[in-house]
Parts: sequence; structure tokens; C-alpha cells
Amino acid sequence: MKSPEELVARFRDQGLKVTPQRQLIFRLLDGNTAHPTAETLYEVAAEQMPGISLRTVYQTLSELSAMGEVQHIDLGSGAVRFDPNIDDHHHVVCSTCGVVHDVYVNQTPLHFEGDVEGFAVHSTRIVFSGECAHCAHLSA
Amino acid sequence: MKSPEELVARFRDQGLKVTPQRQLIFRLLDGNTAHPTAETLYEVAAEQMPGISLRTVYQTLSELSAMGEVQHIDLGSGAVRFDPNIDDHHHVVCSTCGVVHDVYVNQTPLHFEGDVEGFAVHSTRIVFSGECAHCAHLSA
DNA sequence: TGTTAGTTAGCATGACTTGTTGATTAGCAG
DNA sequence: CTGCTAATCAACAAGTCATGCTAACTAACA
Repeated sequence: MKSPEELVARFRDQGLKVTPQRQLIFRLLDGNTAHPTAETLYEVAAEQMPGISLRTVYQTLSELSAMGEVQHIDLGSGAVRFDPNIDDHHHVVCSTCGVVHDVYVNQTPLHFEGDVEGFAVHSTRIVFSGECAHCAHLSA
Repeated sequence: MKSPEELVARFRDQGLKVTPQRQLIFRLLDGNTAHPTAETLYEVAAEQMPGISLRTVYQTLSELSAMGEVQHIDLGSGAVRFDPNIDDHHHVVCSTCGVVHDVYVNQTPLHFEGDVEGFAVHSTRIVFSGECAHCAHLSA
């Protein structure tokens, strides 16, 4: 994701207004590695700006997603999560605590076999599930 | 997934009754490579057995899933899909028509880099998205 | 300063999935 | 064959996630 300052410029370029709500969301996402859902981002935002609406958070996230500034990741855990890291990367998920981390896989493109003659792959999503070091430690 | 006959035995072993509804679902899943949702499976079932309820289809699928006889795959497309193929395999999805095919990736286990010291991977899910030969042909 | 977009609250909807209840049916063990 | 018990059904509800709508107010930016 671009820096909050650059996003301000991009929004203005597109005729979108730069409101305090949007700027707050830009800042909350900047460098954020927590893979928040819209809901959790809303909660943090509401601490700093009581009165901000969940609707606005969804709205701004959609705009950022449409601009390609955030990745929108669905781990099948209910809510969609947002990732300001838009590199070509993948995810590991702890089945116990749900924490998500970014990882890089360098064997791509992967080869596969199956009855899919002529399929043109545009993107590959890899999700590793398991137990993080922290949870392994607790259960030991 | 085991054959319908074997599933009948497994259900009886577990004290579950073998009803015509369950047997129908066993048959509909046997060799099914369409990755149906509960809803689509229900529609097909209802043709052969008017009066069967969607609730029963969900119920039976949950039982099969709990027994490990079907895989439960979430492609982020709304509904969960069910796959009687329980091999270690992955999926390709056409973004245009939504068709899903099973594929096998033999470079596993994959190596990754990131800030995930001590993470124990239990499973890996890979989804390839793109355009299938059929849709490529239509749009050409 | 005025036009226009954004925000808000509140309510609604829609998709998907699961829970509940109460009445009926039917599997299967003995 | 009989009886216990599980399964099914219909109908309704709830819950989660996400988005749509309105109307009124506010504020960004030209």
C-alpha cells in the first residue's frame, strides 16, 4: 500500500474527498501486519474517532481495494481480512489463535496435474494452516 | 470418499440410521467432480426425491465432513463447496464461469520465508484462479 | 462561498448456515 | 413384529457478514 500521504494525493486525483475518517483509516492500515477485518479496524478507529461508522470503514476499504492498494483475503474464517501488503505473497494461519502472517513462496509458478487442459492461471493463493510457536508453547 | 455401500456400513457402525435421504446423498456424491454446494446438491436431490429438505442435506454433509468422507472447500465465493475427493489435492477455479477442478501439485511440502519462527504446518491449501479453456474460447 | 461528496443513524435486505420445536415417520435391534 | 429411538419435515428464528437505502447534516475543495 502507498503511504498515507500518497493515498491522499491519489484520492484527490480521482475526485474523492480526503476526509478525516479516510485519513484515519489510511494511518491505521499503514504498516499494519495484523490482517484486520473491517470490524476490527472499525473498533480501533472508533477509539480514536468516536462516532465513525462501520459503514464508512467498509466503504473506504472497498475503495482502497478497488484501487489495488489493499489486498482482500478470504481465509474461510468468516469475515474477509484486509492486507496492506500487496506484494506477491501468501499466508500462514494458526488454527488455534487465528493469527495470520505473510510469507513468501519462491517456487512459483507451481506446476500441477489434472484434467484442466488449457487453463490460464492468473493468480495463485496458498494458505498454510497449522499451529504457531506461541500456541505450541502454551499447549506443551 | 468411500463407496455408497461402505458409507452405509459406516453409518450403521456409528449408530446412525441409513435413511433413503442419506443414501440418495451418498449416491449423488459418489464420483461427483462438480464440487457442489449444499444448495445445488439439494436441488438435484429434490428432483429425485421431492420433499427432501435442505436442512437434511446440510445435516448429512456435516456428518460426512465430520467423518472425513468429504472435503469442505471454501473458495471465498459465498457458499462452501463439498468434494468427495479426499486425496491431498488442490483446486483451479475459473473466475469467469466458476467451474472448479481438482489438481495435484507435487512440489509439496512448499518452502516459505517470513516472520513465522516455529510454525508447524498441518495443511496447505492452494487455489489457482484464472480462465478455463472453455471461457477463453468464448471470449476470443 | 457554494456545490457536491461524504458521513451518519437507522433500517432493510440478502446469502449462507445452523438452531429449535413439535409432530410424524421409519430404521433396526431384539 | 414390535417398540425404542433416531431421522425427517415444516416452519420459524437467529447470527454473521456485507451492502443497499433514505434523509439530514457536515465539510471538502474549487
